[in-house]
Amino acid sequence: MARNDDRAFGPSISDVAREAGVATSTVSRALTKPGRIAEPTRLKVEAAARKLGYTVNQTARSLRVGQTRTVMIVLPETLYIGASQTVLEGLESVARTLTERGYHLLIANVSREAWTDEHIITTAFGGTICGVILMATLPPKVAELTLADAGLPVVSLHFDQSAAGIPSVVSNDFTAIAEAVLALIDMGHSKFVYVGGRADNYHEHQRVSGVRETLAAQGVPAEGLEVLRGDFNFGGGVRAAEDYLKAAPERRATAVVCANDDTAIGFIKRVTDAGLSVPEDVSVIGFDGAPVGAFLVPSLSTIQQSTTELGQQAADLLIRIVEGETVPLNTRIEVSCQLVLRQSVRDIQA
Amino acid sequence: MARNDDRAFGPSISDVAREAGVATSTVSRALTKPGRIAEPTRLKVEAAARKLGYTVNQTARSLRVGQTRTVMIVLPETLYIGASQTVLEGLESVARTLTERGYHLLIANVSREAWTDEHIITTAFGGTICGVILMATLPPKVAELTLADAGLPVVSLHFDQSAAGIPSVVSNDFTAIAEAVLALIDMGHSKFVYVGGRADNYHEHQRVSGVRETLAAQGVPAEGLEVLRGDFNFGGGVRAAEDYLKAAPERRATAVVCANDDTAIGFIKRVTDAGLSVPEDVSVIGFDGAPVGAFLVPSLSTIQQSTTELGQQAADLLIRIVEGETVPLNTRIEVSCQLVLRQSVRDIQA
DNA sequence: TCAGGTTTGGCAATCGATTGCCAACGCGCT
DNA sequence: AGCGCGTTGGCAATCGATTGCCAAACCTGA
Repeated sequence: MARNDDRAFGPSISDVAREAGVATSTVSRALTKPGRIAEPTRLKVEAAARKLGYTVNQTARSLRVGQTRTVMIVLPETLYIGASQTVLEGLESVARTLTERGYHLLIANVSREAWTDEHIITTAFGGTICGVILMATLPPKVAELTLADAGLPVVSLHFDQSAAGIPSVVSNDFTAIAEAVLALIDMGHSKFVYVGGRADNYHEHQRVSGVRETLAAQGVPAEGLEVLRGDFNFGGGVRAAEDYLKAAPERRATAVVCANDDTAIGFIKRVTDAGLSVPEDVSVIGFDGAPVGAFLVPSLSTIQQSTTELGQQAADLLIRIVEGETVPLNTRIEVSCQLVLRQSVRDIQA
Repeated sequence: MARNDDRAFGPSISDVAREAGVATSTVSRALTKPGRIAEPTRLKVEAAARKLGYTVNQTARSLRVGQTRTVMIVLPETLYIGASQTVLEGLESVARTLTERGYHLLIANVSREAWTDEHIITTAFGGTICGVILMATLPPKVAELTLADAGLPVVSLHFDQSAAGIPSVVSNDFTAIAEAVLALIDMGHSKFVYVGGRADNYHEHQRVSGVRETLAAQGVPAEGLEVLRGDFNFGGGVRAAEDYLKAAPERRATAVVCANDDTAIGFIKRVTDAGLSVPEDVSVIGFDGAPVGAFLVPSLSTIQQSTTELGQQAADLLIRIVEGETVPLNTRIEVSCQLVLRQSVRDIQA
């Protein structure tokens, strides 16, 4: 039978106290305050607890101490299900770090509709969580209530919101993409296409300006860059490729920088199907470091984010705030990306 | 300042009661027992609650009613970070279903390290959760305690553990892969390679026997199938390809069925780099339906799992058990996969 | 042996919401 | 007017663990 009887949890602290022949307060202290209880008594208590299979009821503890050890994570508007695993890797890394430190991780949402925001907010106010990791730009809000009103520590992951008073852990998008552009210039490229993501996105800003400013700084004239609109997904890359193919072959850019790997993959697919060859006809580079990149044909050059470190730093920062450390609200921790050049780009000077 | 003052949560039920001029019991009932409290009083209470920004303290409620509305999901040991998004898609679907029904979702993931198991077990016994969705084979265990001992409803997702007394929601791996093999036979293939995953894996059993038995049933002699060892990841596909390439070209199989998409991608990469062409020299098919498959060069044939439906069914089943419905422990819900043929396979009869 | 100090462990209040029980109240009917 | 019934809302116990306070027990050294 799939069990669901009404008995409350398991043995309680008073059962253990009775078994060990001491008071409940002694049990509590024996199990949580090292040094407060004499060793022989402590051993007696531990034996009793083990015998009964006692484990502390976290709900009761949380209620009493007015603090939980559960962190809520707010995921992006959409999960961008494609080739990149940044969300999953970030999630895993956050979960792992929190778990190691004795915290739990609650998922708040997988999309952002009105009702999920309501869920997020009531959870935040519900007293079951002690902090929030925000992997989204839009701050959840219901009526006049926002996350900030819940008085919970919040850390932003991936998106820089330090200016808005939320300590943030981010990649160095701007610098990283600049480095990639420089590498392409070194390889002799002078006509670029940048395939962007959604216009209102934080990463989009960083990345497109990284490309723009680097080209300008290197003296590449404005006509040397065409910006096409993508959507951070395969389809966006495909559509951008169709625009790209419209130009006469000799007028086409030789280097295409994409806002992320999914876009790059879609782009490559479409131009390859059209008979072009990557990297012979056009060099393509993505962003994110999707694991599959190394195994594509041709293998994909990319800018690899350290998702694990990002997650770890974010979790660590949040824990520090939760545990009382004073952290400036405009804290901004930047984690470096790594440029990974593979078959999809080539030196055209040779 | 990153806030962390000591005031307990927010306004409590007694604050609302005072504001509204009624007893706490009235507030509680006004907000949760429709019909129990006269309309005028109820409105007064609601107004007071809204004015103070009151939200119920879930911790206190859970303690009192001895039941939470939080489900724990146990993710696989490795997240199989590759091209497939089965874990993320499953997670999304589970989260969505649970959230819609007013439940919360806590994440845990197993690893080889002992402390993760301990975390899972203490959480299960800690009274903060009301059910578990298991996306992993190895049942977490500490000393003599297992998840089952916590007396919590458990549902297995992806892995059939119905024989072990855990209701399960799974894909029809066996039938699906059989269908794929039949399709390949129809295209004229008669020499097969199957690239497996890890030997001890549930899916591996299902899939390899699906291939074996179908070939046997179709009268393909035993020499028509070679089984190579993979590892459910890109590298496993690469290594299998190296074995494959050792044979003289005319003795090589023309159809390669892989245990999952990552394996297929690794395989294709390696044979392509070796100068073979897919599908001209060899047809390859994967399993899972990774979103990137459609955008690969050549696009990847696969057996697409309905991850969304799997997750939904699992969450739904768990909720039913949690809410008291009696469900046989050997319940097994099977969700069909869909064969998707793309460029990576070809008809060799023509 | 005793004063003074330090451990040790118990008592009971507390966290916030829920709920069984009961009293008060209002209504309709005789 | 009086009875009975249904409705409404308050009292207080309860869930399980923590912790301030205090008293008992123990130790030390003179």
